[in-house]
Amino acid sequence: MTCETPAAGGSARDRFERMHDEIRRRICLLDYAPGTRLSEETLAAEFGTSRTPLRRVLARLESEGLLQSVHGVGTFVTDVDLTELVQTYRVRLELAELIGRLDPVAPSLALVAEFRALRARSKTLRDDPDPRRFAQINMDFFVALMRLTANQPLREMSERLYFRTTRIWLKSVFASLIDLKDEVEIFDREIDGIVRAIGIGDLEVAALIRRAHVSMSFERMRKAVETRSPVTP
Amino acid sequence: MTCETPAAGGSARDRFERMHDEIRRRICLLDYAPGTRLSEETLAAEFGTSRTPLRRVLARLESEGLLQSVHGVGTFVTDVDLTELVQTYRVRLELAELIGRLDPVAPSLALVAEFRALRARSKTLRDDPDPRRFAQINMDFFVALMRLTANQPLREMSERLYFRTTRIWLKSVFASLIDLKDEVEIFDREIDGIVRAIGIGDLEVAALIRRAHVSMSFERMRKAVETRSPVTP
DNA sequence: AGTCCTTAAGTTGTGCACATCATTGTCTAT
DNA sequence: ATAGACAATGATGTGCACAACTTAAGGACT
Repeated sequence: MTCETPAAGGSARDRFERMHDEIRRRICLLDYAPGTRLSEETLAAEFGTSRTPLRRVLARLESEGLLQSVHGVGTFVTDVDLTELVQTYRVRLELAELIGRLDPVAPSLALVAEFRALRARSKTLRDDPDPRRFAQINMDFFVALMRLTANQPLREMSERLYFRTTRIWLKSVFASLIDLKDEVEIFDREIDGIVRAIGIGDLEVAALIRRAHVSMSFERMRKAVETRSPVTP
Repeated sequence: MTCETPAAGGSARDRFERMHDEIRRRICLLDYAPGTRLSEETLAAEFGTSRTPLRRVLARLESEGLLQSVHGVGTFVTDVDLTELVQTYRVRLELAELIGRLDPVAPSLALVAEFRALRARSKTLRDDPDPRRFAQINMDFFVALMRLTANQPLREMSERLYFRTTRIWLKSVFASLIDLKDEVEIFDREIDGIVRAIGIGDLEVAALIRRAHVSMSFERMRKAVETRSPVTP
């Protein structure tokens, strides 16, 4: 927002993080759909650097399961098969519940305000349901939720799994496999419930609400995928 | 074991994995103690390669929290402070229980045999209690436990956290903060219990035994560290 | 004697040229 | 016409030289 040059200032670590977060965002928002080939040279040029630092970013994204590099062929955005999706969601459910039980932190006023702002943003979605904007708000909401626990390892694991699977859900929306207006409505109720739970200081309940919604959201997606195409090629 | 050359044959991915596993093993077995500086040039020479592929390995180990690189200074083996240790163990406990509940797999005869072999190795420890050998057997035991679930994401998360903290436990043993013979005795009983649980096909019980032992092991370490040095510098 | 600046050495980070590998299209022999 | 070999192309992987940076030692000035 503030600076024009994409990846210029700051330390090497800052530049790494900026490139990493940006490419991850593009993958999760389906700017780079599963199967897309990423050009190292092109990306390096775009970020105003050489292949060497960029390759470090791609290697990290590969370790996070978002990319896969094949020698002599290319670097591709990964897809997630049904088995992996099911397994990942099973773990995500358990971790979602742990957010409220392991090292919960009383949310600051700023964080509460942030949740309210997210609620407001989600309401604008009801008038103008845009999948991409929905995904972005969903992502911001997730990041805010992570701040409810002080347990750093738990945060890391949860984020890894979230970024690994959220684009599959978005893909279902884009493919009109699940109804966007329904999802927006349900999402709005989820935020409302969690804001209320946080308001009375019960993070455990907030986490349980979250768990329930992740679970139901997954079930809707699963049914939609299975009725349309039992096996994804 | 089979080949003399450390990192010669195979594809680039194989070489990467070999170097990664070897350096991780050295860190977890305290061949490289926390605070040690690792020389990129020396390591690259040892593995018969250049800095470029080795740096990729070091970057991965840094993302796993085992190393930390500082520009112009060096690459150091990380230590784990008490707060992080407590948080990590809290998550490890929950994940240990999930191993028996999420996607459990009936162990193959080969795996059962492996557990029995581990039991035999643990018994040799009682006659000759060596911390390093203990740590290696403990690591092999952990890897075997992971094969009790088919849930790949759960495996990954569990391994990450295990390798992150196990060297701290070993450090306590080396510092004689906790009694090695006691630990060996308890470890032997843990394997025995888990082998029995697996024998009757109850993986959930096996996981609960594991969880209990991880929890108690942590409590012993925690008390030892707190009585000796309340705050590690 | 003490403080500050300069300089030298050593480390990680970067850029570039080349090696290695997979793919594809073409040419030749049957 | 078709099957197989082969060369050309373009991708990732590797090696090396240099830049950026930190630290520590040494000397000059106060």
